[in-house]
Amino acid sequence: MNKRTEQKQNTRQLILRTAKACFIDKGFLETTTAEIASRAEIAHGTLFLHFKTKEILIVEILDNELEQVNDKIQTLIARTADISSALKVYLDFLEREEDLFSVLARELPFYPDALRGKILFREAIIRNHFQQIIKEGINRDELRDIDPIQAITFLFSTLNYYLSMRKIFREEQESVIGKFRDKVIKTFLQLIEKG
Amino acid sequence: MNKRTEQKQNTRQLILRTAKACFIDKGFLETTTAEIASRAEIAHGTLFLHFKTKEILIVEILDNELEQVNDKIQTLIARTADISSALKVYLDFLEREEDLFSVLARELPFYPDALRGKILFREAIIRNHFQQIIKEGINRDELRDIDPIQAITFLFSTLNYYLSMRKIFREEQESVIGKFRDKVIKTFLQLIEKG
DNA sequence: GTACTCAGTGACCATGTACTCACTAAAAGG
DNA sequence: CCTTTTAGTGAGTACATGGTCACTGAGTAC
Repeated sequence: MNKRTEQKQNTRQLILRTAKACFIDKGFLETTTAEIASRAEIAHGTLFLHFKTKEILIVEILDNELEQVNDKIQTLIARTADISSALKVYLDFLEREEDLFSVLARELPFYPDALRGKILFREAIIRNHFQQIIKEGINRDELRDIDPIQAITFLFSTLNYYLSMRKIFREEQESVIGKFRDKVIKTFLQLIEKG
Repeated sequence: MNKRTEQKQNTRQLILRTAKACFIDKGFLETTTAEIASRAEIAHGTLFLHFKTKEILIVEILDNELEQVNDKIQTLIARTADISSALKVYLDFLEREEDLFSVLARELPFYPDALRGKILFREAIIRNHFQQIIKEGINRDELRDIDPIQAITFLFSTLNYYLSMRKIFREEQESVIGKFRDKVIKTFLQLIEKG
């Protein structure tokens, strides 16, 4: 690769890194292209040389992120066959990626259909994994006879709620997921476990 | 009252009515002042004669709405001492006002602090009513020994989720709350009831 | 060494939107 | 009546923001 294309790749990566940082700070909707350019210390026009529109930039970043999410989910699915440990692994994951997921939780209803679809599709895979575990538990008569879909909706909605209201719930730089994880796990287990 | 002030009041009410309709259609954030003026068939400038800023207009409308919400809640609280009927009354209420509440569910994280605070305060009153009923149920040993706050958070988060994702979940002009009410009630009762 | 290529630049443009203000005309007042 | 007041008007302003384009200068090819 010659000097020129190498430099071009560097700039492209710089834009991606900087944009991701901006988006995590302020959300996709409220970050401006001028802001990204300024923070990356490049000209405003340079950004559009690499990404024709702001949306294309957002989609590329989210695709990258969701790809990594997908990998972690595969691990999660492979390793966890009981709810309790699956829950723990998933909440650990959410807590680590909380900066990004709280943005998604808030902004999801405002994204263009295609983008929202992608995000919901990833979520559906995780939901489905949990549902399967619960179904099997019910079949083995180890869990209560509840609707797995509804149970999972309760769980995911609650996590979504904490994430979207993050700025209200968390003090300082603490994690909302960390703050509520024990209570959420406990109540959710009460919902599905017998006795 | 003379002709002038009477006409002024009429215009003011016209703006309030029209703005409310616009906000319900497109949300507070995406409705423009020009749109409201055009739909009300008044000059753009007239709007600012009656409401100094868009935010003041929004706050006035939401205060009106929340006031009515408050009245209905008082009735709800007065009439319902058991969860099952309180739930039904509340979901009926949500279903009737779904147009407005789905906007609030989506946009809440983006409102200025004071406005969001007002909305959450009203919600807190309702949550608190439910929590009291559950606490009493637990004390009388009629309900399971769960954390009332967490149980209510599960319920409200789920309703919030359905409302904010309304455009995905509902087909045609049907109500999301109507669509999911039975399942939500059933699962919630399983969470809190014994057996 | 010379001509060509293209990443990068930043002033500029188009658009959208909240808000203003000089003006108009109808109503109020004496 | 004639003057004053004021609801209403709508062109205009200020600003934000996504996106463009003629130009520059370092790198590449010959």
